[in-house]
Amino acid sequence: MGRTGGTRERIVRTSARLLLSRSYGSVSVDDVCTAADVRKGSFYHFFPSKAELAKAVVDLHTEALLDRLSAAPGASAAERLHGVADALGTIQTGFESTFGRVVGCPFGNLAAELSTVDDTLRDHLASAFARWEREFAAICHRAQDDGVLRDGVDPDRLAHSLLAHAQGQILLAKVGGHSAAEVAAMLHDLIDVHLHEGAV
Amino acid sequence: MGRTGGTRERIVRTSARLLLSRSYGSVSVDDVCTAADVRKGSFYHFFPSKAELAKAVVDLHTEALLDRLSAAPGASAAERLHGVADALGTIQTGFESTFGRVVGCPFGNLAAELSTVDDTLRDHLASAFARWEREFAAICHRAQDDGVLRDGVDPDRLAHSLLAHAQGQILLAKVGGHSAAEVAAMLHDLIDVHLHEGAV
DNA sequence: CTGTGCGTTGACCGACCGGTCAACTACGGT
DNA sequence: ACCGTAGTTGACCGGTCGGTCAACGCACAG
Repeated sequence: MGRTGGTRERIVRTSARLLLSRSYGSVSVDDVCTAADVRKGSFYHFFPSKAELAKAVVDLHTEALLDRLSAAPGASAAERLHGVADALGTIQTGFESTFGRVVGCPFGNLAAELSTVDDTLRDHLASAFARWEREFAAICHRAQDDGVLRDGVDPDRLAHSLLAHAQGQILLAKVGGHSAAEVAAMLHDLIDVHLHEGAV
Repeated sequence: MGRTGGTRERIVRTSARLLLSRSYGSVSVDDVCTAADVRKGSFYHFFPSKAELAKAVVDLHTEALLDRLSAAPGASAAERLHGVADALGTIQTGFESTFGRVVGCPFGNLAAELSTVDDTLRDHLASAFARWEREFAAICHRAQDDGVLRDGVDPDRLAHSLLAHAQGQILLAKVGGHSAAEVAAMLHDLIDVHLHEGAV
């Protein structure tokens, strides 16, 4: 079947890198083709449009993120909760060392730029976020079952908060030039205030 | 002095609207000129570049936001803290009714799209965010002085968290199609978990 | 050996992009 | 009455954008 030189994958991975280092609007199809050493006709053989490429990039990151989340260790639910913060921190640290600074969240960047512009892309991103959130929510529910959540804290809302907080912290780090480590620290703080004292 | 037909202001206000409803990359200078009924030469009489226009739009929103924050009522620091959430909620509700949905934060949208692309714009946005954060921090410190902050909660970090949370919640609402009211509710929740039980 | 179809190539396209410019208008100061 | 100047106008520009296309290479099935 789809076995040749792996051109499509090369395009997607190259695009992922370019989109992180700049933005959707400032990365042209020509840029992608040059960086991936692919001719434009080939590009349009695999992707009907630039927007579809963006969706493929979203899928790539989604897969990578979910893999990393499910691989996160932690015996107790509280540990797993902090493991989420660690996982996000690790990802951001990776981007930081690749690009020399925090460059934002691949999902958040595209969501901010394009969700008012392209409805199908917004849907795509919304379902990617929903998968994140479901993953988080499962852990939050386990935390509640373990009784480590403070009274009155709703696990579903906590999951949503965690996601929002991550997005916001990453965005602020990107614009303010803060480090990925600070982002992770703030996420750990957020988790801690939702847990009973002495939990973990 | 600068008294004519108020062309410059019309350009900025029109751009603010267009940028919110779409994105920087998808709004052309021609779009702005058409919507503002201004010829392109006039545009470039007032702005040396499209990027400078974006900065002017940022300044417009900054002024509006700071006005609204300082006008927020609330006798106690805890009330003022919730007043911040209300103010942000009100602004988002306004956008929601203007555009028919949550369209994101004017600062956050531009920050996500352009802070890896244009350094001067990133600086501009960073200092705008810094002003927000200072405003928030002042209120958080007052809250600490009043003893309503939970033990171990650092007011400066809380201010940063509040800002991040607002950005994240607004972004998620934009992509997920949630309402401004839900955003505000989540912000109130965040504030509450940082306050002693029974405060307010 | 030949047909079939995926992948590739490079030339090509019209639209639109951000930005420029010289000429013109209108008004306030003298 | 004159001038300087802020503002306005519309034509113009080179470059780049996303996207198209006909022709070609080439592996594999028959």
